[in-house]
Amino acid sequence: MVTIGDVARVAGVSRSTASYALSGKRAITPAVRAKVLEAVQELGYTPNAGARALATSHTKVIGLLARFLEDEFAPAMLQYILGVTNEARELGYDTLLVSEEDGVHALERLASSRMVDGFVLLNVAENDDRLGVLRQAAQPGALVGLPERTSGVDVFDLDFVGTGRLMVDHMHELGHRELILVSQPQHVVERGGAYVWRLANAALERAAQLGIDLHAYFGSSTQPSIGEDLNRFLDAHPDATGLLLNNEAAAAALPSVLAERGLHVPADVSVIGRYSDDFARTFSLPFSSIDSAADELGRAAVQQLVARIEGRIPEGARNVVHLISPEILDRGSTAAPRVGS
Amino acid sequence: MVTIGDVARVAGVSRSTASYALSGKRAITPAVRAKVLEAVQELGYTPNAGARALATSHTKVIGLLARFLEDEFAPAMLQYILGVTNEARELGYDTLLVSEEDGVHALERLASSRMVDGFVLLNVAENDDRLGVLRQAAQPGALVGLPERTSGVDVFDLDFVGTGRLMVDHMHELGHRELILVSQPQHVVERGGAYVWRLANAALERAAQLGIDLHAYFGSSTQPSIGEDLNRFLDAHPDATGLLLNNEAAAAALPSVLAERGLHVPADVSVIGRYSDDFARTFSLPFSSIDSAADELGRAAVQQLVARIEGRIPEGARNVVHLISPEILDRGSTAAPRVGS
DNA sequence: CTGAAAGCGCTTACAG
DNA sequence: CTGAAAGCGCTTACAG
Repeated sequence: MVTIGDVARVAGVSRSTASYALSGKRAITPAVRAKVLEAVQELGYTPNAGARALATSHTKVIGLLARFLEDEFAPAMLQYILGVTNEARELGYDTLLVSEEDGVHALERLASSRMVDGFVLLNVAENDDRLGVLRQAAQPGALVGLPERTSGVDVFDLDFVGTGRLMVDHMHELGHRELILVSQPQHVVERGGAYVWRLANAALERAAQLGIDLHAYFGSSTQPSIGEDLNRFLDAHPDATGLLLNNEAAAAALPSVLAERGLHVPADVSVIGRYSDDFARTFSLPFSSIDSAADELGRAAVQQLVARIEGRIPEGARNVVHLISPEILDRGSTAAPRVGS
Repeated sequence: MVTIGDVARVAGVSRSTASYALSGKRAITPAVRAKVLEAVQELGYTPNAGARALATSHTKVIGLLARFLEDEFAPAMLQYILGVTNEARELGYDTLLVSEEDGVHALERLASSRMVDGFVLLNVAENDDRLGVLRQAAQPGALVGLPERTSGVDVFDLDFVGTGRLMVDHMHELGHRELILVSQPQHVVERGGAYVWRLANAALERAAQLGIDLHAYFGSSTQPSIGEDLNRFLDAHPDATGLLLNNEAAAAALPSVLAERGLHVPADVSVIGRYSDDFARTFSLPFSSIDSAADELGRAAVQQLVARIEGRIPEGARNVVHLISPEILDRGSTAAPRVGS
């Protein structure tokens, strides 16, 4: 392979001069710099990443730790991943993607071998066992997902409390007084999917304040069971006029379920969901919804992380907890409830 | 950070002895080896990845080059990605995920900086501009997706020709004589999605052999346009009794379209798709389908790549082109056409 | 079976 | 403004 020694020889300068000419870290005579650049062109020189990392203690690589919960909707993770990889690249970093089950072990491995300059953790749980290791690590970390304790890390998430409230407020303003909430499977919650109960609790609390009857359920994440779940919930609450969905599979199954029951949206029932706009368009999820903001969250986490890596954030500065405000994307699936229903 | 020098000092041996004790590349007295391992434990030593890469010319990292086409169904990519990252980890490798637009540039960057030991390319096009660079690179490469020229690379893909034939054969055996094929958007084909026309051409050819009337269309990849497309196709061919879908959005939109037209599956119309089983269950895609085999393909590509990286494949050995045979997963959406229809 | 030393390819104080 | 040299933390022939 071609090294900086080759470049130096061809350019007729020392290796240090070649290095400085390329990094611009000290003044170089224009003519000398031109010769160096010419040699680089001629030889097709690219610095060896391992050697540079060894010399500088910076790898220009970010470790991205994904986390997949059984029964959770995995494909949604891709949008966070792409937000991270694209933003990282724009800032000059590559991304090492780790998907292994044992995230703690992976984190230890990458941190102690100095393979990365920092970490982005996806799908962070309320009491995420990866956080202990992360706080001990020499590299900084940014989270997508809000844990119980946020000290020592920067946190980015959708405001799920605000999301639960917004869903209920929206239905309340239209005049609805009895609602059904379908969350992700209970199993997801048990494994640490805090956003599920955070949204549900906020919705229940707001409903209680407003005098709304809110029936909160967990639903399955796959067909045909989610279809059966939906029918069961609707049977149990024949007077409910609105549905809140925090479950992609429920949003996909609902149109058929409603059609079979002869119900129309929004004339007979109003629906509001929480899922990605991309999925809505690809998978015919025809309901007004609050977007997950996956790309935005992934990018924000990387920006903050890189700022820390590059020392652009003062040592003493407090850690960031940034929650994105929910916004309803109107697809016309909510209206005032039928009079007398 | 703790280095092998620290380990050597604590264990009371030389650095080379410490290194050999850990690598097992030469015989070490059991007692000495025990002292070294103890020191490693005590100090919490992990080799520095950059230093090791510099010394050995092996990074133990695989470069994964994703490729996203406009209008193509991006989330499906995650299943390939996870197949790759999981298999890689099981074989002792980490994965650098690159999603940038300019795949040629990314490939050049990773190859020339020696950041990775080999490459996996996803969604390879008929004449993929990344292949030229890959063939010049010092590192081996494995593809998911079949290009026109396969020399110098190992190739893994679903047999899309076989898939097109199988769809037609299956319908033919049931007695269908007029079919509609809905492919991904034309735009995907133009950007190099060869699998789309490969399946379509094979289906057309087989249909011609069997005397079947096959109407092949491109469909949009999002709602509401794909719903309009489907209605248009069905209007144009009122006597068609079977639908072949190579388009996820079409599979998601079809149930509503058929319901509105008062058509039942499979009594009035038979349907067979090509998409991932995971999506089928999450997104209520209720049709018999041929699975994409994403996980299997990603894993196979990594296995072959690692075998090459580690020199377990003889220099002169021919490159592999491995096509997975399509299999129909029966969801009961096909039957004999209604008599007299 | 073990140690001292060279070398991987960079960057960056240190001298001039 | 430039060069010679040290050092980053490993691995591995070379000697013994």
